[in-house]
Amino acid sequence: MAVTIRDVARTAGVHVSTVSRTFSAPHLVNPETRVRVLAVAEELGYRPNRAARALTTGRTGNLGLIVADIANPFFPPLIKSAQAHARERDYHVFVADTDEDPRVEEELIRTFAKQVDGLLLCSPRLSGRAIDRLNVEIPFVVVNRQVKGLSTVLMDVAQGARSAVEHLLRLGHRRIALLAGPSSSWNSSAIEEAAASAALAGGAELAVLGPNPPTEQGGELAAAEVLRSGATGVLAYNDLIAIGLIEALDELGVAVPGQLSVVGFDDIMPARVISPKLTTVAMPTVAAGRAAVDALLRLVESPATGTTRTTLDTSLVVRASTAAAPSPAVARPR
Amino acid sequence: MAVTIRDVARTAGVHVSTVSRTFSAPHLVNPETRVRVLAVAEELGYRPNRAARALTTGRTGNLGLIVADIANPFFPPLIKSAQAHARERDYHVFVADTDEDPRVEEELIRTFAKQVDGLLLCSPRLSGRAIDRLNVEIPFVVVNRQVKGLSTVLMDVAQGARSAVEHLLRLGHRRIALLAGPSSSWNSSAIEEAAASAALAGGAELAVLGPNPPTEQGGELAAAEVLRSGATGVLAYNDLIAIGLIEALDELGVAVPGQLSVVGFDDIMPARVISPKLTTVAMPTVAAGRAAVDALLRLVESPATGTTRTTLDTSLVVRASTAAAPSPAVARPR
DNA sequence: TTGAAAGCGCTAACAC
DNA sequence: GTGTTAGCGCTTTCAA
Repeated sequence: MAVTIRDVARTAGVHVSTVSRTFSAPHLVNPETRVRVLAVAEELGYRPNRAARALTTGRTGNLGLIVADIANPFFPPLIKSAQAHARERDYHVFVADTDEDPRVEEELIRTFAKQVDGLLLCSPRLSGRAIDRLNVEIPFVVVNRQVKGLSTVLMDVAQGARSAVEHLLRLGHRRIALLAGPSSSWNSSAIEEAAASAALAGGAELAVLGPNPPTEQGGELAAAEVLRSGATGVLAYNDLIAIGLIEALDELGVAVPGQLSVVGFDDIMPARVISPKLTTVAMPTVAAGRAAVDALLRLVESPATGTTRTTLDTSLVVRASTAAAPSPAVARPR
Repeated sequence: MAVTIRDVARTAGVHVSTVSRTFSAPHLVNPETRVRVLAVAEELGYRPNRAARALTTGRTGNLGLIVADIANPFFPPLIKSAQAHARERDYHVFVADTDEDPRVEEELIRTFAKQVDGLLLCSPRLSGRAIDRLNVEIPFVVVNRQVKGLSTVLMDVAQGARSAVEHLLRLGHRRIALLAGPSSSWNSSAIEEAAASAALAGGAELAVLGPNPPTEQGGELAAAEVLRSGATGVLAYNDLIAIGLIEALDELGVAVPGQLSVVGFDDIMPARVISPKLTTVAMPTVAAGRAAVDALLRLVESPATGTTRTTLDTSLVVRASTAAAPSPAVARPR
């Protein structure tokens, strides 16, 4: 067994409570004693057992971060940003992946509940009711989803969707397809709504296709349907879908952006690398990671303060996957 | 405070130990009592506190997974595979990222030490000595690095490097540059050694360039040096470096594979998507995640059995970033 | 400023 | 088959 507070106390010739105080309330202990205790602790390689500490204090110094899919390049920057920011505040963050499965998500929340002080839920697939129910056990901050009564960090996807649609409109597209994400995704609904109203305002049609799995494969499988829809411009729920679509289109010999313009969401790395480079709505993932940790720590450290809501701006990055609509549409009488 | 074993005991009219047994040794309790206890537990929403349990049993049911960089697409598949496999064995896995910083790595190991039963160290940047020292506190399985005395899971990068070099040799390349990874990377040394001997055997020169950060930027920054080296073929430590290099080369107007052939390592998603599609050595990350969990659980559950070593095969995936060396080299007298 | 002692939620002998 | 009890490593009153 590792070295405990008892070992330190014994060899330093003090009581355990003194050792404890040396670490958790140094100002309450005589400087000389403190120095001696610290020296012994150092020598023995003593490290306070956070789990045991948590048992009495109810505080672990850990945060949990649950994401839908760690393999989606959208998440890692957010995770890293959260970890770095938490570390500055002397917290550690443990990450887990739900595989887009609400049941796994619930189980993870329960497992984390006793081992961390608070939880960051990124793109949760759980129902609002389930979230509320679980929230009594542990503080949450929800990212990428609006849940009333909870602290949330949102990225303004509605604004992003509007910009994307307007961009397509400006290029002369009059029939636009939206490749929706999972039906449990709050962002997907927000995108759909905003895209629909922007299309309407611009006198264009919006065909909503989906739900689609938020993966490359989701995009590949949707290619045929996109073609069938007669759209000249496509807005995809995320870059993974957009990339899968572009690859499938390439197989089918459909030129992007010549015959079909494609816009994604997220601005993940492969989006910059694919050919044609993807026009996409960049998400402020790094800022979101920071904001989420801030909000959570506020909740954890001063529960009295209420919940917070943060909405971060998104911005359209125009690259090479969008171009003027093919002539028939452009030439259409006004 | 959440519901504890005491609450369940009280409302079920039994002693806490009976409740405890209901969960940890059900066969020792009268079926009727068990049913009643379970019912009450369910109703009250009781969940055993794993941290408290760990205090007495020394077992948490959690595993830790530490990676150098969660944002490197190489890791997520390994992480997912480990999580899924651990879940089958009724363990949870918590992930943390070291940002390639050995100090952070050490701190994370210490933090994890008391909260998990064992640790998966993926591509650790710590010295072998430090790893040994920390290992007394908690069982390790090391992935992507050979550490004697410890259980390891290796991917056969030497074989991969050999295949890659031979592939370039067959295409007529006689001057090959190797973009090395971080000097603390065990794999990088292994690749270098294997590539050197394969090049030698094939009568080609190998110029080792680096160390380079294992990132896109690392590749971008190395482009000038690659050009200066006069190499016609490049083997990069990983796909990120290869991709960064290709992008920089594109900026500089150097044709890939026309003027320069590029091979990467890992086979991450963007490698399939970049143009030209990247020739690369595929790493068995999914198998590695499984194997690592198996090895760790063996260590955790029956410490008596010794350590294990697993080496998994890699395979060269030939795509479009490699082609015959430009004519001067090809035409060179034999 | 320090020691003594109770207790956090749970398990594991040991009795009954 | 179930209750009793003594901790696991630590913090936190309360006294001294």
